[in-house]
Amino acid sequence: MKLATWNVNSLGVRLPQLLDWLSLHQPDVLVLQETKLTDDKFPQADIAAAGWHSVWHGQKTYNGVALLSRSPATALVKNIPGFDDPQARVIAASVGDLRVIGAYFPNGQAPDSEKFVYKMAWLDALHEWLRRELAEHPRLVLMGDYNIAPEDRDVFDPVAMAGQIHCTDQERAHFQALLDLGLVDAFRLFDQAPRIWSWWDYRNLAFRKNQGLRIDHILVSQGLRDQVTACVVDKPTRKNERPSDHAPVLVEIKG
DNA sequence: ATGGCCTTGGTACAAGGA
Repeated sequence: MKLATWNVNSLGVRLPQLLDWLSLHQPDVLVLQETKLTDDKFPQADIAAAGWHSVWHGQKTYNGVALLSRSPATALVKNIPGFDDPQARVIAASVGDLRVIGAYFPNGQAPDSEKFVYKMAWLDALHEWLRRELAEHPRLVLMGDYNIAPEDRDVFDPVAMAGQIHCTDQERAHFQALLDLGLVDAFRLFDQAPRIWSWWDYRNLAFRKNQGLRIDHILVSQGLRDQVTACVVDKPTRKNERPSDHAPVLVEIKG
């Protein structure tokens, strides 16, 4: 099973790149973030013609998530149950014997902002929900754009970024709290070269200089840990014409 | 360097992203 996550930064703009990517990588499951489409605009027909089922949860202009799968998704959940949220950030479903959660974590803007307060409340709600989901679904994958760089080695300039958004102790404590539930960062199950990122700013020639952050993650439950055979960032896709600022992240799970 | 880019909405430029 090949699963992947990709923040496409507008599916309206990136649909041709998505269809190319599906054809090239043939994932069993792909979750998307920042589709930026209302539900009536979701390109279900194009994706179905390419050979994937899809479920989606969108809104106008901002946010928006989707889950594409080779076999149909069931037991669909949109957003965090019990957390009243006008922002479309979460989609969860069962695909085969896997529980898959795709999430677009809040950015948070700056540690002293109202948006950071929202990010913290959202992370609290996610944590409590995940505790329940894991009890119900031992084979679970949580993947998406976390907007958190878990460690200094996930940041191109950790000195300059110290205490800044994505790198605060509070955000990192929330990431650790997810690990403490029994989730494992699939990327760190393997030897990885240094300076691998999943996002590069459009500005500053950041991609050319490889100045980025690793903020897109795939966490797997303990029940899946021993079946994970690979986890990589698809950097070449960030070089394509008219790219998203994020690269996809992929995981391979045995069986 | 308090920035540089890209996207949306809407048709000028502000807001959001990270």
